[in-house]
This record gives sequence, C-alpha cells and structure tokens, in this order.
Amino acid sequence: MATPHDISDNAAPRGHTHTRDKEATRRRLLDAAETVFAAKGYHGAAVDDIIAASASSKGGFYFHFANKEAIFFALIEALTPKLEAAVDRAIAAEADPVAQLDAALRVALETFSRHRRLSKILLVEAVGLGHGFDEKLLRVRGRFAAMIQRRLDLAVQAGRIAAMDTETVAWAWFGAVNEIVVRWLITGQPERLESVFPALRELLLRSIGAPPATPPASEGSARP
Amino acid sequence: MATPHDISDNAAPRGHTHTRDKEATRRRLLDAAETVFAAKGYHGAAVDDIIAASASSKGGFYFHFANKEAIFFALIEALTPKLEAAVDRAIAAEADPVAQLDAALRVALETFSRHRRLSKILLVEAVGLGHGFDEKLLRVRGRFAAMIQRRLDLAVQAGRIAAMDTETVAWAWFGAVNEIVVRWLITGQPERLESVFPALRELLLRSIGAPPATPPASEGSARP
DNA sequence: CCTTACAGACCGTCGCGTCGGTTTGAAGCG
DNA sequence: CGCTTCAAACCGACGCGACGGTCTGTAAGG
Repeated sequence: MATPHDISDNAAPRGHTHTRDKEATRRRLLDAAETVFAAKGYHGAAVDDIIAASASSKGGFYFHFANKEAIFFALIEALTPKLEAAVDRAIAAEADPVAQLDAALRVALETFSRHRRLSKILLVEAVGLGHGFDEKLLRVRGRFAAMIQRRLDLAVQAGRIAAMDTETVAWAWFGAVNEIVVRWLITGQPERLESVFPALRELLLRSIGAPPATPPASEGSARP
Repeated sequence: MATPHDISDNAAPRGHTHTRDKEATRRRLLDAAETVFAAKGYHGAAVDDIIAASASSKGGFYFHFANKEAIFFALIEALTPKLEAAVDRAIAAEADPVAQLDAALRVALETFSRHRRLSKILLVEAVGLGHGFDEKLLRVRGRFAAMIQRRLDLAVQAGRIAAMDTETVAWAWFGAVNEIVVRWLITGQPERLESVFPALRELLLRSIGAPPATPPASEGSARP
C-alpha cells in the first residue's frame, strides 16, 4: 500500500517504506484491544492480555502506543467514525429532518446491536475512568449529541416542530438511547435490542411534538 | 457545618456503646469513602486514601469492611435509600400521577444538584467496573426506573395518558435525566443544573402525551 | 482476662513501562 | 549482484512502585 509521507524535509532521498508490516501489527494490536477491553473493561485488561491476544510483544506494543491509555483512545477514535459514518449515511438517505432523526435512531440501534464489543467500550467501559478520561469521552458523546441537535435545529427551521432547547433535547435523546443500550448490554434485556425501536421511536418523536406517523403516504394535514 | 447528610440521618436512638464508639468510626469510614471515591473514582481511590481521610487505620477499615468492594457497595446502598426517600416524599405530596412524575423529576434534579459527590459515585464512578459490579449497579438503577414505571402505570390506569410500553419509557426517562446530570457533573454545563428543568420537564411530559401545563401559578399567560 | 475495636508494620502480587538485544528489509557501494 | 550498514520494527526479561489484604500487637470495657 502506498502511504504517502509528508516528509518534505529537503529534497533528497525520499520514500522510506516499512520494514516488516508495521500497519498490520498496529491493526492486530487494536483488534486485540477491542476484544480485551470489551471483555474485561479498561482496568481489568492488562497490557499483557492485549499482547497475548494479538500475538505481538511488549516491545511491539510500546513501539506503537505510548501507554495503555493511548491505545484505548486510539481505539475509541478509530471506532466512533464508523458509527458516525453509518448514521450519516442513513441521514443522507432522507430528506425530511424528522425522517432523518427517525432513520438515525434506527441505524444507531442496529449498529449498537450488531457491534456489542464496540458498544460496550463506548458506552460502558469508557465511563468513570477519572483523569481527563471523562472529559474526552464526553467530547466524543458530544459529537453525537451535536449530530442530533443539528437535525433538530433543521427541523425547527423547517417548521416541522416547534422551537425548543434543542441542546438539552439532543443530550436527553442520547441519554435515553444510551441507557436502553447499556441495559441491554449488561442484563440481556430485552432479548433483541431492536424490539424497543417502536416504543423508543414513538417516545422520542412525541417528545418533540412531531407526528408519530411516517409510513408511506404521509400527509401532515391530519388533525392530531 | 452541614455535612453531606442533609437528606436524612438515621441514628441509633438507644445506644449500647459496648467498647469504643463502633458505629461512629464506621460512619467516618463511609464518609471518607464518599469523598475519596467521588474525587478519584473507584480504581483511583486507594484504601489507604480512605484510611487517611477518615483518621482511622487499616485494622479499623478491615474490621468494618471485608474489602474495598464491600465499602463501595455499602456506600451505594446507604446512599440510594436517601435519594429514594426524597423522591418518595415529593411524590406523596402530589395526588395526580402526572404531577407526581413532574415532582419526582424536580426533586431528582435538585437532589443531584445538591449532592455532587453522591451523584458522581452513583452515576459516573459506579459504571464500567466489570465483575458483577455492573449488574449490581443496574439493579440499583432499576429501582429508580421501577419507581418511574409505577407512576407511569398509574397514570395510564387513571386515563391520564395513553397506554404504552412503560418499562421502556421509564428507562428512557432515567437515561435522559442521567445523561444531563452526568454532563453537568463532568463538564460544568449547564452552570445551574436546575436550569434545564423546564426544557426537560416539557420534553418528558410531552413524550408520554401528557399536557405540558400543570404548574399551579407559574405563568400568567393563557391556559387551555 | 477475655473479647471487642482498632492501630500500623509488613508482605505478596500484579501490572505498567523500560531497556538492552535481535531481526528485517532497504539503501549505499563497489 | 552480493556484501555491508543502518535504522525501523519487534522481542521479552526485568525492575519497581503501588496497592490490597494480613497479622501481630494493644487500649478499653465488661
């Protein structure tokens, strides 16, 4: 693979490529970390566990990552874009802001449901670690809240819903979904995460005063 | 000075103080644990820290508590009843189920706002500890969700709101409030936690299709 | 004098991070 | 084209601090 370097220092010998497959071991480390962190939590996971699960070594690990924190955050920052992208794609497929929120909710639930480990790390293990962890994690969560808020603002602008404190609403929505998912992750209830979608969807849409009807021929002229 | 316990302190009316004051040191340990856990988190807090903050000793600590886990749970199980009691009292003061939910929300926000440390422990530090911690914690949270659900069920029975999946709604509500409080705890936004009450109240009540106007005489404008 | 409630020195473990060493592949060079 | 060189990439034993838990000792009360 051609990974361009921004080594523009002087004009002379360029392109030093990799020796053994660097990027691959990094990937293996990250993959192993995902598994181990999800299984044992941040504190419960020893660096040696990750080493073992990745068929790598201490030296390899600390060559790629400064310390345990570093790989944890690298993991989170590699994972969230995937979630964001999935949600973004779902949003882009809809035109109406309310329908976008609806789609985002469905995709979010589906994604969490499909990627337990990712969800566990993002929503459970990454909480309450102290230090600057909490702030960092909150910023990540904030990105999602901001996504929601943006759609809400658009919906308000479009006159689809009344004006409101969209920031609070966005965080509340995130929290509501988060709690449902966390409960599912820890106690296995409900069996299928997606089964709460209808109730949650109805609840959330009603909470912003949007019509709960979106099926086929949707006409907003009906009197609630 | 007003120590953290202005909710309700329950002291033994009759004292058979056998040797030295046993119950008092236990209290001091618990108080110190509350402070230390809130400040440094579960893993960040060393038993020695709690010892130091309580002017006790290793021997004393392990006389009263089997291990670190034990004092943590003892703390949680000493704290939640206070919260529950406060909410219960607020609920009892109202007759209408919807008004009860309203009151519960207000009191919950007030209580969290007043007891940062308690909130931090219950809502942040106690998450993602692994082992059987998560399950236990979820059960504690479940008690609150159950409280909400009970009121919702009553409201449904009373015909105040339409039938719905009250369990999911209860958890979603809890999650919504939780997220707002956690955000406030970690980033100090919003400055005053209570400032989100109106928006949250409106949001939650609307989410169950309850009329958003219930306050006695808070506004002088038109009412249905 | 025996038990309860506590004190504080001590010990064993565990896990993070380091550090010298080794392999690997790409240049330099004749 | 082989031989040397060099640094990037990787290995794994060890150090070392921290922290949970134990154990012996001791003041006080019955």
